[in-house]
Amino acid sequence: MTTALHHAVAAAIAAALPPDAGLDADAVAEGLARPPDAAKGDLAFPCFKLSKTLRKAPPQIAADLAGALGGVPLFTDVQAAGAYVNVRLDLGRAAAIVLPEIAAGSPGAAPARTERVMVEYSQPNTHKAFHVGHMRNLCLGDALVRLLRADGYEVIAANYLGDVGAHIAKCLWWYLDVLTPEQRQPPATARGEWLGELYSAASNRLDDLEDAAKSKDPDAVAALAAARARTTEILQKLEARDPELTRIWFETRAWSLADFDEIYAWCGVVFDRVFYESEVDEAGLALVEQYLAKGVFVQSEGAVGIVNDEVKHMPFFMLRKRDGTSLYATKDLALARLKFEEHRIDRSIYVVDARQSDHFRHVFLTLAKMGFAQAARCEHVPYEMVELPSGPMATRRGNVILFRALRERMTAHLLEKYLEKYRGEWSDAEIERCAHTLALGAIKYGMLSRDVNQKIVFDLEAWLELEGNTGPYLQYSTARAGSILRKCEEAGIAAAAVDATPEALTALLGALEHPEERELVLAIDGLRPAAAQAAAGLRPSVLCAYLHELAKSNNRFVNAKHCKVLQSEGDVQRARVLLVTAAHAALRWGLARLGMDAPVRM
RNA sequence: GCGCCCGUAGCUCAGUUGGAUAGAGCGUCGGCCUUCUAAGCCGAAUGUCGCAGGUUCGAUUCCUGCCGGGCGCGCCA
Repeated sequence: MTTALHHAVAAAIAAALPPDAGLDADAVAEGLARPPDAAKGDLAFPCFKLSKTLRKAPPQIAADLAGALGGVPLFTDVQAAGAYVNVRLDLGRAAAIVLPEIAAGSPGAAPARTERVMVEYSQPNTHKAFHVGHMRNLCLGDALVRLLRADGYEVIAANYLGDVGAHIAKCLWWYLDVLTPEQRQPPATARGEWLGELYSAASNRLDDLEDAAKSKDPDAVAALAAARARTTEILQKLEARDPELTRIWFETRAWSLADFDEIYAWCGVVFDRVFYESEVDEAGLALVEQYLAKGVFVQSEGAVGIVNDEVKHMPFFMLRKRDGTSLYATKDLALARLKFEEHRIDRSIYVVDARQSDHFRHVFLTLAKMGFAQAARCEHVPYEMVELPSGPMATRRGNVILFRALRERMTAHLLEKYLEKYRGEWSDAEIERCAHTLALGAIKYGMLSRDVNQKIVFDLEAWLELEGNTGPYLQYSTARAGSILRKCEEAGIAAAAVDATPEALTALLGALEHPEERELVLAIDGLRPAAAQAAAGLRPSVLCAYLHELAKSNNRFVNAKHCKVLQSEGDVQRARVLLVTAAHAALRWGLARLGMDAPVRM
């Protein structure tokens, strides 16, 4: 991914290279880098790779090249330094290339693509609580959807709800057998969370009974057997679509779905298609039957599976239990087929934590052996877990922060520490909206800024500090730039016209001269490449790191006493307004790819 | 035991086609609010890049073997 600026620089360098160098402008552009120290120049071209074709030492090539670049208008200075050629850009010309596009709202054109991609993420279980651990997946999947769309793909955002299985049976066991009819009345709000408490209670009770039964306590052994018999009965009735249990299942499931809808709305996440496990379990078993008959799947100890020798440490992949019921894996096969057939997708992405890497390797190998060509374009995006300072999240130990508590504690803290001072000056609605935007930004950036293969320790207190490399820092930087633009508008100060001729724009932007202005122009130029790299690698953290750099450049410019916009005049002022417009747009565009917004003021 | 991931400043982490003196945030110390929001800006200090080999003109980056930590390993999801 190269930018218009890099291409212009590379074209000049390529033209100055000896004909036998064998590098065209695109190849040169790929090699361009930032010098380690801004004092050396704006861009650097390393000459190591030319030493073979030119049969000269890299420093000699660099010296020759620097000499040949004397008359290029885009460069105000060219220096050979060891194997590198460092160029200083004419800031007016560079800014005229970089700023207009992004100031107009888009950081260059996305690649033209025809592929249709599905990103499956979130996948919460109904009848269970939604907590901070689920937020990493949600933030990651949503950011990938946005990044891939920005990178030219047609993307279908898909959710896959776990609405069948043992956890439902445990929850309904508690609901039906343990709760009294009066207790069975759900609260007015957060009914899904309430169901989660029931599930949790049931799960804890079963664990306790299991522990007690190990010590051969006859009462415990009997109680455990009874509880297991009952949950099994519920599960079997559910699978047999028993009318009464199905009605209860449907009613309670709706409570969880209502909670999820509220969570997604608060997070600004929209799904194009929601799959349910309940719509693929039967189809999965039918597939197992079909491919068992074909000899692709085999029987083993009464169960059915497939032998994938490619996975040496665990070749057998079970697809049907001995009792004939389905597994997660069974449903994944039917779900994959549904995705292929219903949406004609070319590429299928699964955002699921890293513990399931082996599982998805098996799923994709199995799909390939079943004859699905799309299996080659199925990708698992693994990520590491979220923990709390007190250790891994465990419902049983009460070591968990539920979504609602997370939201309430963050907004309350933001109001108390930062926003209450605006009470009266701003409307209550704006203060509330601002708290929402900042809390969401803090969570999303926190979940996305770390590489997917790093564990995250979610320390609510630390995340609420909102200092340093955080979402609110980026939002603050954006709000500062926006504030300048607002004041310019109020004062009737206009930016340099982005549709002026390149010559006029170059001349006007030549008024930019300070290091802070130069640094900001160069930083803005990095937006599209950073977004493209994040999309290509399915790694939003790449864009996070870039945006943090951009925000720092923006803050240095805004903070510099000699770069004030309102105190300047004439061409300098018009050039600076365009620069701020572009920086503001770049920050907003980048944040939007992460699913983040910035408040107008904060 | 086998497989995957991690190991870089006191702490948390960037550093992906191998390239200049290894960077950032937090914390510590010291500056900057009569000039566009101090949730900010500037400066200082801090490294056997887990260890040992190998490939290379050049390795934090690639390969091999160790050490330390996390996770996974047929009837859960």
